[in-house]
Amino acid sequence: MGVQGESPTTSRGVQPPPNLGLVDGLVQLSAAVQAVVARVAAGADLSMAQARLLGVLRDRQPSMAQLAGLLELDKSSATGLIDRAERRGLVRRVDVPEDGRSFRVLLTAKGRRLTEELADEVARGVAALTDGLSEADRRKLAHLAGRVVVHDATARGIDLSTSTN
Amino acid sequence: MGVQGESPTTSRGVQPPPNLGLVDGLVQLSAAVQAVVARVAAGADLSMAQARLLGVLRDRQPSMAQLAGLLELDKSSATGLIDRAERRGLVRRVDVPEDGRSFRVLLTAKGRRLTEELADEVARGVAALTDGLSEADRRKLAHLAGRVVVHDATARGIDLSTSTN
DNA sequence: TATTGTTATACTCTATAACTATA
DNA sequence: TATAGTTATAGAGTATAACAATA
Repeated sequence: MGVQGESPTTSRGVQPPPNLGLVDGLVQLSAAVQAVVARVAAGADLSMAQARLLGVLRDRQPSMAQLAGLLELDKSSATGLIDRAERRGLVRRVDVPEDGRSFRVLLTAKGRRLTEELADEVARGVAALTDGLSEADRRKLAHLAGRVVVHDATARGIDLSTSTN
Repeated sequence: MGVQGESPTTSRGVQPPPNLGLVDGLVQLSAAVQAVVARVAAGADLSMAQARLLGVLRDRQPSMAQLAGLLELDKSSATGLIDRAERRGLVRRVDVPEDGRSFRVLLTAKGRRLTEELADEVARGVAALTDGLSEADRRKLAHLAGRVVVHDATARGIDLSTSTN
């Protein structure tokens, strides 16, 4: 819900609207950012799932189980995702000597090139969203977004300082 | 990309970082909002696609073609989506007298109840994201998000005042 | 026995192409 | 002919359950 242009809190008319503009604004802002990512991914003929995978592998070489955790997928879903990415030459499975059952997933050179390209495009696209803001407002928005993200991460017990595991 | 907790612009070290914090902040904020929606949808045993459908139908009774346009799907994809939603008793196809080929899609009573429930939960969840902010900061964030959304909509030629068509 | 990862299976979601019915 | 919608088909993405190999 609220992923298109609709307004999840509109037209309820219950109380003195508490954070009506806030919720709508955040939902629609989120949709706009997602749209940028989706467009960039589609431009490289990638699904959102594959794009997310590349993003996660940008600074990690996780095991399948860790990868599934990072993407919040079942391990069997991760198997399929990696199979398809491997077929496209974007990632590799590399044996880990310590454990004969496990291996690490990492980007190939081709995968890394593509990942950096996409990251650049996403950065440009997202930055372009704020074209209409003054530099001061952009700073303010960055600050507020950062605080929300940190607060949320803390609230759900995620340590942000440990992103490169 | 950037849909998880990663940082699409981190560790490039090219220039005096322009909007590094801004882009990362927005991408991660977007991910947090999407996660709220996804959690709420999953709680009602709905896919994101079905949740988006309900959101779009909240204040519209579009034709299939219009619906496909709103969801940015192929018309055949819309057919399947509506088929499944109809099977679950959430939406109905209603003949339009003026054109024997066409009809309108609308929420059933059950679908509307569920939609309003989900909208409430999403609103609460998204509002909770900003728990850590002062009231003044929440207002500021709402204002900035709104400006970005309007600017983006304008940039891609969308009229925001016509959401209830 | 427990863990790591894959396979088998079944759905949902999506697009392309071909089709039907109506305009 | 053109438009509205469906059907046929194919592939990606996802989950559950059962499995094999290793620890």
